[in-house]
Amino acid sequence: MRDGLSDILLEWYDTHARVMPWRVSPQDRKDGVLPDPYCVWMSEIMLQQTTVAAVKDYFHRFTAKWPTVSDLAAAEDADVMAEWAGLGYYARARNLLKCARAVVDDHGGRFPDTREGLLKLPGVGPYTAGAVSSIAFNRSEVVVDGNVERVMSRLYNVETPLPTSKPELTELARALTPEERPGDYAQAVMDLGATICTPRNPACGICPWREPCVARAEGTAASLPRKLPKKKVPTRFGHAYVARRADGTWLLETRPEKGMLGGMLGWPGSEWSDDPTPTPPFDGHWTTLNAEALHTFTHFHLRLKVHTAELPHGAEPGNAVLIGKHDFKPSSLPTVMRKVYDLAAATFVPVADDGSER
DNA sequence: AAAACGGGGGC
DNA sequence: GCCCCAGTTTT
Repeated sequence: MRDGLSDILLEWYDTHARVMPWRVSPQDRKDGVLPDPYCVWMSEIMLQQTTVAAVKDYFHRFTAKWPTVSDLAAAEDADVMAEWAGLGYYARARNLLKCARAVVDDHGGRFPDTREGLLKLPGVGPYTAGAVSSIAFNRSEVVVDGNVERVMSRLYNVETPLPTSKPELTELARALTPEERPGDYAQAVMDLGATICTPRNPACGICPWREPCVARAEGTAASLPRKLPKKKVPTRFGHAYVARRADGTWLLETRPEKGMLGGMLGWPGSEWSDDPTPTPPFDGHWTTLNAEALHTFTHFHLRLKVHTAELPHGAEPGNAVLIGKHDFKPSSLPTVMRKVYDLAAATFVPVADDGSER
């Protein structure tokens, strides 16, 4: 038996691998079983900037609704965006569809099996190309996500702050990537980072790499990786307009492809800025709520004033998306728009199934 | 090289 | 509540 660093980690992974819906167990992998590249790709796109816990239900819903890449390629854009609602970074969902259609149209419905081929696909960058090629196709490719950056910076006690240290960490990770079991190895390093070598309070005492780890010897593990200071986020303001017809139909709009929440359903509203101009979607009797919808994005806080009105028949603006009482699902809205809905909905009189107010 | 781009979880 | 976390694309 060899005892290189990667072998130590693989031995740990054999007994500690996390079970995930898109994964094949180390035992099954040794029997030659490989996961469905479509499922690996889907999970890796969802896992970008997102935790496993948040992804699980979305993964189940997507693969149940669209079991193959061909099914997804044939889906309606609006259905995919609605299903993605709440998961965030909506450009991922737009690229997910683009990518599925590229795989069907340009690759005969099969994912490219090399890093280079995968890198050409929409929404697939260095991390995802490495992950899919190694996990789904058992190719020895370096896989560097935030977990791997943290593990490498500690294992080798890299004190240069991120993102400056990224190339160095990638080289260190590449040097460790084995020819044997590269898919299990990639998942093992990420599992190590997610469960043992955590950002705070790393469990060095039970780490399979505790002996070779330089940061553990130096006592610097918890302080690594260093990061350049981040600037604090400004607050922006805006207005959202929630209107409902007497029969319970809601007035929404599809947001432009570019920009925040691109392609998602939302309430009509103003620009988000320091001092936005209120711009109701139609002239009517608007009521301004006392409460604001508060939401924080990556780079700014948002405070939305919520206005409500009854929507007269025939008053719909040109870009309106009208959704009937039974078809409207708050879960198909991005989170900030769902917060607006939660505030506004309480002020509307319930509508009976026959359309009469009660 | 830097900014844009969401949401969830830990403390 | 405040802080932290994390890939790809666009500028």
